[in-house]
Amino acid sequence: MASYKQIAERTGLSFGTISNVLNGKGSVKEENVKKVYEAIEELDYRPNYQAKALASDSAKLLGVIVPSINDVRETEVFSYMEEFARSKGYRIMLSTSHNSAKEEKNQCEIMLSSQVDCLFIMPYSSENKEYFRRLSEQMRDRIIFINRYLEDVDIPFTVVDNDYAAMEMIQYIYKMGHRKVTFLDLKDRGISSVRDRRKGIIRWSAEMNMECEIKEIESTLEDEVMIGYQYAEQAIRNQELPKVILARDDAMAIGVYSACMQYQVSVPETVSIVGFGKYYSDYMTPKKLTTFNRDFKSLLKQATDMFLAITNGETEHIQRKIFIKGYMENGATVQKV
Amino acid sequence: MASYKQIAERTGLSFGTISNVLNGKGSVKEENVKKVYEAIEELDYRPNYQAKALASDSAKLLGVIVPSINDVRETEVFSYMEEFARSKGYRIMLSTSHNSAKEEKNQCEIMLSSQVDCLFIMPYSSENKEYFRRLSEQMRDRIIFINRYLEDVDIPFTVVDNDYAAMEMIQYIYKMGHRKVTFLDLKDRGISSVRDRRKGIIRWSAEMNMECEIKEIESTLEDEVMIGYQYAEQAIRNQELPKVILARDDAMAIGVYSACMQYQVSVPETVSIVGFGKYYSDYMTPKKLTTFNRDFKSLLKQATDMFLAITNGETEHIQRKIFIKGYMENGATVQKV
DNA sequence: TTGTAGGCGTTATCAG
DNA sequence: CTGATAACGCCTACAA
Repeated sequence: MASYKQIAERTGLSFGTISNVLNGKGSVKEENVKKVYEAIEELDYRPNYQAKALASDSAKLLGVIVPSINDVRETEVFSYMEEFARSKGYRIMLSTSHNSAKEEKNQCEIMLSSQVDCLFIMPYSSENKEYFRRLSEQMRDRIIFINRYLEDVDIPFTVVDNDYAAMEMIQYIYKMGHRKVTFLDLKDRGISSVRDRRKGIIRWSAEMNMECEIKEIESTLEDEVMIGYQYAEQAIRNQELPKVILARDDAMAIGVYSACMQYQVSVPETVSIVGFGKYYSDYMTPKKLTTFNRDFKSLLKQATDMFLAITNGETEHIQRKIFIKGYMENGATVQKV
Repeated sequence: MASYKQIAERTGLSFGTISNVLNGKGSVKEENVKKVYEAIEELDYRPNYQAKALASDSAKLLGVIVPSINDVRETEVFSYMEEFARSKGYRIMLSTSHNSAKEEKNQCEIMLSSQVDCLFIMPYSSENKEYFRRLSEQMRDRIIFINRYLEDVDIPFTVVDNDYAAMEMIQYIYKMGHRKVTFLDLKDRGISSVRDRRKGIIRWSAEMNMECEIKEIESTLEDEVMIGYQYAEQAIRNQELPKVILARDDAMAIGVYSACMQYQVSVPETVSIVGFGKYYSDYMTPKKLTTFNRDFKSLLKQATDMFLAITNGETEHIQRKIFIKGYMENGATVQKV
């Protein structure tokens, strides 16, 4: 691997000059600039980012940790982050916490040891609360929570405004003429986002004088589509399928929808289904899912904007807790009565 | 940030000893080991991987470049690589070439400058053939092509055996009683994989005495689901929908299927659809797509195995060109006649 | 078992 | 405009 050393030998120039050429700093004689570029070409020189990171203050590295990448949802995070990184000259290190609190901690440590400029993380559970609290003191504002947050931990975050979402959903259902909803959830893992949504659903349906039933599914499956499918299959067999289902997730909603198709239960005539999020739903056939679009893109943008602001030293008046409002996306899976 | 320096100051030990403790090398007095760990704890010390990489020979870093992450397919690559990296103590840098040859080159350079131990890349087009040929000389066996390869470029690869796949598919169609197929393709971008498959389809249908029609779609759309949908919509309106469609891709197949659902064209009675790959198809409702499962997992495993072999210095008898055989996956979208 | 010193590829500072 | 030199944090002989 060629380095400044061989460039220096070849051109007779010093490290300082070479560095200036390569980084477009200071001013260098035209002739020497040329010499350096020639040497680079012939030596197949390539900068060493590790060394650069060590010598300067920033590694130009962003860390991203998500709970898993087994399904479609998280790709949006990468996709967005990747785009952002490219546009700002950062590189991306990626890992997942594999739905495990221990692994989450491991991966955080690895990211920090990698000297990331900022770590964007979708926390998995509240088990690492103490750990994150400690981190927040050590590296103030070098970590940003995405989509989920931990209560009493002073790490900036951007999350969906779940109370608002719940309100929108309930009001939508109400307007469609329904007076009872069933919220389909999984057993709680202590993370805020779904819990907040559920709270909101309960609160707002009370507010609107609607009956609200919570169904907590316990399942060993990972895939929420399958979980939804199995639940619905069971419910259809037992003839206890609710009239209006709000799934915690659009994956789960699609599972429910699939089962209905399979067993010839007509949607929305027999059962209305509302999802949350808009990932799988584009591929759902033949009907479009009625779902709440949480506007994830804008959530991500807020996160990177926050990072930018912090980088620019605007540490003072930075909004550290951001709640994103989304909007109902009209599909064809809710019946007007 | 705490470093060896502060640990040394605190413990009165030297760099060498600290290094030995932290890396479990040499032998260090029990008492001093303890001292070091205490210091680490109190100083919130964390190793600096950049420095480590610089001082040692390996960065313990793997690079992954895929053409895009806008859809489901590529997540499998990450997911697998991530798992592999974790198990072997590597980190992962991820980026996409954004379906652009220029960007592909950029990202490669960035990866190499990041001192990745190995770069796994799904080449986008053949435009960078010259570039890769040059790279192959500079960094022999530090690059591995995944899923696609470039002819006349001496970079090891693992790809799907498309000729075999074509044979399997054609034979399947034949056994189902059909004597004519239509292969749905996009305008060629010069990359090997689909082209090989198409060649195979042509070759094997000739071999089996079947009629074979190639439909080359030209579209500005990115999303193959939509491309397939639009094609089928058009074909349905013009009443020229083929009897048996082999889509280049399962995304496209799903698009076609969606359109059929939308316009009440019965599958497989009116049209049989075969996909390639098995990504979206799990979420397809209500029918499962009949598709060729290319066994992508095993393809990825072969790639990482290759890397491992190279790392272990088994440079001699390494299989550098690997073709993976997949298998037909029975769904419900092909009619038996 | 421990300490010393040179080196990895850069950047940055400060003379010249 | 250019050169010398000290960092950056860690590893690795080699010497003690």
